[in-house]
Amino acid sequence: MNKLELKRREKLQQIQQLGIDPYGGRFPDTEPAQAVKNRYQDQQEGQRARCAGRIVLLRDIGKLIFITLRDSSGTIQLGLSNKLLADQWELVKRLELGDLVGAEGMLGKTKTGEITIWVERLTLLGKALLPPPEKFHGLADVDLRYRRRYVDLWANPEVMQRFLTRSAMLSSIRSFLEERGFIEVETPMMQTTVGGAAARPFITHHNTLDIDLYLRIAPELFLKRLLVGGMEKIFEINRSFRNEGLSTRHNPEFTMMELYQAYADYHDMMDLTESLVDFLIQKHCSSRQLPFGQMEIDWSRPWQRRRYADLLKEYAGCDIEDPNAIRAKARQLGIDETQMDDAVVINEVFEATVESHLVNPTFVLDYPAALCPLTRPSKADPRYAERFELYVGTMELANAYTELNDPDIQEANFRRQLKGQNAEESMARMDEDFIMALKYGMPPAGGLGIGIDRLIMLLTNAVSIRDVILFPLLKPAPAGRPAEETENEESASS
RNA sequence: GGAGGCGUAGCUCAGCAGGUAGAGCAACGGCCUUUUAAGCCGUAGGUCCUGGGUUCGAGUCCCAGCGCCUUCACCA
Repeated sequence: MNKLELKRREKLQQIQQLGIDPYGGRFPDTEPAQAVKNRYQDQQEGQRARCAGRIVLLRDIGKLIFITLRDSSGTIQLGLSNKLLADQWELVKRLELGDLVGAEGMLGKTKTGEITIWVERLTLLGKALLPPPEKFHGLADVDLRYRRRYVDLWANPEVMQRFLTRSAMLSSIRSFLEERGFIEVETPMMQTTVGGAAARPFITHHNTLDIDLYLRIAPELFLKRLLVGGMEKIFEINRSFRNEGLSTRHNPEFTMMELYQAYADYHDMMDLTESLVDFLIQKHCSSRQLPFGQMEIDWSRPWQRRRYADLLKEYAGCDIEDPNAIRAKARQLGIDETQMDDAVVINEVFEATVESHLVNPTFVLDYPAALCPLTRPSKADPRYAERFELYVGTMELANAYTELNDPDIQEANFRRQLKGQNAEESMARMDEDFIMALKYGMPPAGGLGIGIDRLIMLLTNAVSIRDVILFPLLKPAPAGRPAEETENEESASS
């Protein structure tokens, strides 16, 4: 336990000796700090206020103490004078940065015009035993910010703001979809077979049944079963899990919004995606021109719709129907294409040459059918699948299909493995029950998945996915670093 | 896994021509009833990530390891 904590524990004891519970209790009828400031009007008598929050600044002038109190809405100044609080002065003098307090009193302004609650009654609601980070710079150590997000959130208001925006956007997504007749459903996160995406799953074990289960990599195959069941417009805001590397754009658990609409196709999904995102921008962003790291993204509608083959031609310089040219390009890019199917090579070349150019929102459409085992092939040219991916800021943001509803083709696709993709990397994994569901008849449908974390990144200018996930996955804290936590664990278990 | 950067007080950061460690905030003692990152006087605080090496002497140079960030690989 460090020295600063010991000092604070001394104060804790002193406060307890005054007969005060340092951890407070119910403190009803408070008002957000920001609301108090907004409603305050000069020259009106008798205005009172009651707030609760954390002490983030404290200026002790002797018989007068000014406190900046922060709650989730903002900050407000408390004025504590030893005249008004004579009977509580022993407590007041022991307040320190980080403590949680409730306060009630008359509203007024100081000489300098700061709206201030002149406190008549102060309640300690939670003693802070650990010192807060530096008051001006906040918490800057990236590792500590993620590990102790609970500190990051109140020490760095812009962090709080970003997560509030995330919540507001999630809420807007729901209302947008519900207004259009979509209903929200929940499907299993623990699955006996995985499917719907190409990724390695996490494996866990159910003791009573004595079977291994997989954490879902996508909800797709269950949501389509609901189409068979007669639900026509559904969505799931889902946490999915992929046992892959971590990066600024990948967290092993991430949030996706998947939706399905019966009797629609991927063109409907494009329109829906564009409307939904534009709705969010109008509601939550200042402009349709938004910075993202070094980039400037123009979200103005309509968004570009480009064929996969055309982009490949433009940026890789080769014709999608000329396998030799594409293989030559692949070799030039340093890709070992000898053991790969044509479609896999095409995909490798596309990713290496095209993606980094897609800054403004761009629908990439009509993927090689071989890459899309869950997608309906185009009627006009079955070599291509009715699929699009939406790229923004060089990231894949959304993925959508006209869903394949022919059980025989689906079964054949599940059995076909492409060379150059091992079973783990493939979307084609047999799911007998899903085939059975299709045999009962699934309506033609459009399906869409949007990476919510990445969407929030783009709309709040966060270049790392860890900045939009409250508790991103981290290695366990190295032993010895947070000494106080090790001790807490010991005392908690005893 | 490869490459680059970083690791110094509770926090934010200085320190490099190699000579045994500094500031601000926080803390502690004092003064102060209108402060705004309050101010003033004073005090205390360090395994300079860890382990080796070079050197009379290492926070500083070298090697190895650990952790974090970025990037590449991987990953729709």
